[in-house]
Amino acid sequence: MNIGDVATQTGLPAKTIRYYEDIGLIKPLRDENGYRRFREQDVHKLNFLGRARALGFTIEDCRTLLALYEDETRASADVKKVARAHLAQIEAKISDLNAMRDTLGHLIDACAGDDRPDCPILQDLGGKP
Amino acid sequence: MNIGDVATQTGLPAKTIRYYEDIGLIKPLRDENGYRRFREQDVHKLNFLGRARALGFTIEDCRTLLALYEDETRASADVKKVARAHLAQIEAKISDLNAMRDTLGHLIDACAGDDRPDCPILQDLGGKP
DNA sequence: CCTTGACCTTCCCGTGACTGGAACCCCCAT
DNA sequence: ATGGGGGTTCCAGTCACGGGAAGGTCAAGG
Repeated sequence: MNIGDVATQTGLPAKTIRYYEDIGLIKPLRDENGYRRFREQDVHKLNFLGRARALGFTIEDCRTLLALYEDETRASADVKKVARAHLAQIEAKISDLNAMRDTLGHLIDACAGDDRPDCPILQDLGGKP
Repeated sequence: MNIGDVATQTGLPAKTIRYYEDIGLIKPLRDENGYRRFREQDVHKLNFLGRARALGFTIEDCRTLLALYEDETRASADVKKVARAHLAQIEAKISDLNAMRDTLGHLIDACAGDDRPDCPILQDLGGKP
């Protein structure tokens, strides 16, 4: 399989697939003409990576998870640890964003949104006291 | 005031302040020795920027908001529009993150986290069916 | 007077995870 | 032979800074 087919199958852009090879996540073979040739295992790995990335894992986490995935002697505790650390990051970010949403929501509600210049949003940003 | 004092007062790193000058958000004066000299208005702008950034506005949004802030003839509707667009982005991101948190949370709950290799997290990433 | 140390300056590189584009090669159909 | 649709590499840009080098400036202490 060439990169275009793999891109279609996995839903990943060809650029991304090349990037994943660059950083050593996958190692497709090469045809005589220099084209990448992907085996089933490569496609499988790429699907794995796509799902892990969709869950927000960093590339380095993906590298770790992939290594665990291929290690038959892994302990599930190691996987869980990575996942829990990532979950904590997600929750931290959610809580940051919730705070922003609340503040911004209140300011927006308080703003008339008409053609006059008075604006509680700008007043707040300007340090209103 | 020199940059260090301004950094202390505003809570922004000196690097960030220089960056904001680079991209034209502020225009401090210069002393004969080449040092930046910050007026009250510069400090005020920096505080404005710090608060806007803390609410997650992009630098370009900040530029727009600052321009509106300084425009006495603005319409609050323009401010509200920028804020609402940003709020929508925040809410979209929150909803993405919530989805990730839910999925990841379920997987983590299902994972024994012991020294055995069986792991629902990896099974899911591997395309478990 | 000299030195020390805390400032300040500019400049360049690196971050994460790609994306866009240029310049070029390869293969098949018309 | 030509056109189009693959593929390849490499370079630059994204966003909002942060780290660090190399060097100028200033006030205080020996």
